[in-house]
Amino acid sequence: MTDLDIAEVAHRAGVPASTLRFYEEKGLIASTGRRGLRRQYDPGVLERLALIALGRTAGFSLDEIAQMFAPDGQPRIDRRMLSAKADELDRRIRELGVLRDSLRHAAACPAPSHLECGTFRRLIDAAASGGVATPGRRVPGRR
Amino acid sequence: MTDLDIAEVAHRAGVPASTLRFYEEKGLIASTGRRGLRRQYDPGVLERLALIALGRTAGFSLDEIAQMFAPDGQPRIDRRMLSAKADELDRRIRELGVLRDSLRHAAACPAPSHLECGTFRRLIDAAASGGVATPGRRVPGRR
DNA sequence: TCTTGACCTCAAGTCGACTTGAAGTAGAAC
DNA sequence: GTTCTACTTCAAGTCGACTTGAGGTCAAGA
Repeated sequence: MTDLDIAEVAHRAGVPASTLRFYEEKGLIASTGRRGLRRQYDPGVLERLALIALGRTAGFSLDEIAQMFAPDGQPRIDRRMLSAKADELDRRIRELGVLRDSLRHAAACPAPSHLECGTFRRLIDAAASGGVATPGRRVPGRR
Repeated sequence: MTDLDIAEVAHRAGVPASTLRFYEEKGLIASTGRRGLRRQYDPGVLERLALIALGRTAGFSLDEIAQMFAPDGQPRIDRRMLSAKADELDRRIRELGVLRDSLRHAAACPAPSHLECGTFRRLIDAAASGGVATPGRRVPGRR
């Protein structure tokens, strides 16, 4: 009865309706029915969308996220998977930290050319030898 | 004379030859000539490739990176752009930190269902309200 | 000299997450 | 009863960074 129609969900969740249809097609969310043509959603879908957004920013793909929902719709999140993701994030955070510091240095560095700056060169060398970049999956943007 | 052929560069830089051809087509690198059909490269290309890899992990697109090389091939990196990127990285690092901590909590949380865990719910709410996820550009993987 | 194998070009395909466009429809307002 | 508008479906397009495949060429080794 208190179902929300797709425009309302789109508005509240901050995603376009096309995304909701896409997610439904992928099995990530479900509509409760239609009013005329229009999809109706249980308000709980908002929480689910938040959970999806969360998973996305943690670096899970939509397919992985889909597997995190049990057939009954309840989230069933593998704690080991969460730990693994946390570790992955941790590594990524440290890499990015090094990179950020190096960028800051390069931005402030007085050397006429960056290639003449020792710090910058060390950074390049580190990058060349794989010391900096070994990121995992890409992480989404929010539009 | 000491030029490297494409296979050598590919091996040393750790990227497939197809990537080198692709980068050359994009104007990111240049070959010094051919021996028979095969591209030859100045050893300096390795440094340049490292610089490109560095830029990629910092979140620059290939097009942006291309613009960072002056026509003479010398890097001309805009210090303001570097600062801006550093700031962006900084924000992203903080977001990821929150996320990592939350994941760790969820992994250790004794609540039978994640939805019953206060911390997890707060995280979802934060995600729902945009408090967590506002990542910028995607960052590449290394293969 | 002949074969082999690694390179060459160019076009097309891939991947993930959506978006866009065309053509159709139902409910609501007039 | 007609029109308007926001939805509907389905197929196809987009974006970035490459990869893959087909068909061709050339230098070096046997």
